[in-house]
Amino acid sequence: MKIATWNVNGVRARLDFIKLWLESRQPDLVGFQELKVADEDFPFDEFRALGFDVEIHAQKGWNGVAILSRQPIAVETRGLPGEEDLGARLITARVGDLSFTTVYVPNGKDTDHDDFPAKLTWLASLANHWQASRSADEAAVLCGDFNVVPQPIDSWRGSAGDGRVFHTPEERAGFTVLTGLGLFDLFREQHPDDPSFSWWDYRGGAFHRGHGLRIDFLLGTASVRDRVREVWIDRDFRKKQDGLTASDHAPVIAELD
DNA sequence: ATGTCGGAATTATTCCGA
Repeated sequence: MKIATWNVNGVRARLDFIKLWLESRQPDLVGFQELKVADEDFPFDEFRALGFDVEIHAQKGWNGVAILSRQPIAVETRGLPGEEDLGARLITARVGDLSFTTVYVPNGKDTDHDDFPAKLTWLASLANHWQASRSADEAAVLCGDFNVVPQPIDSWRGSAGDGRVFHTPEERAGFTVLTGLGLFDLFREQHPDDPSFSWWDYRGGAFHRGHGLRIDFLLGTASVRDRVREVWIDRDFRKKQDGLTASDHAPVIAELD
């Protein structure tokens, strides 16, 4: 089966582009972030018409996460417990034999902004919630936009980026707590030395200049990691398609046995 | 050039967040 994560940057503005991607890549199970739509305005029928079950946790204007699946979705949790004030950023469901969670981690804005410590707290809450609700021996995926650059190789700035927002020791430590709970970064497991990115700023021609970051991850427990056949970042879908504007994030896809 | 997007608030223009 093919699983994926993708920050779509507005599900309504991106709808035709997303459909092109679904038709082209034929994923089985997908986490979307940044829906930017109220629950009642989400285009459920558009995805159902393509053969997907779909469940969301959303809010008007920004944030919002969704799960699309060819198999039925049984939602377990909407919202990160205790962190609801920071917006609609987590949804967990059971899909077949898999526990599937997708998250949109707060951006943090800058290291001296009030949102920055809130981001660190949110990450710590996510780790606590994961530890309390999952076991390391189950088949579980935690995917999404983490807004953290785990290592210098994941930034176009390399180690020169260390200390900037997304690249701080505190954010990296928050991410390391998650991987310490038995979650493996599936792309990095498969490609230890690949300096690929998943996000490029719309501004300043960042994509064409190679100014990107790898901040979107498919994390999986050991049993998921052992099923991985291939993982890739779908860079082509960061480009315009049929005149349609892309998200500023590329999808990340894994093929599982 | 902090140079682009998407959405909200408000009525085509400005703001906010990313």
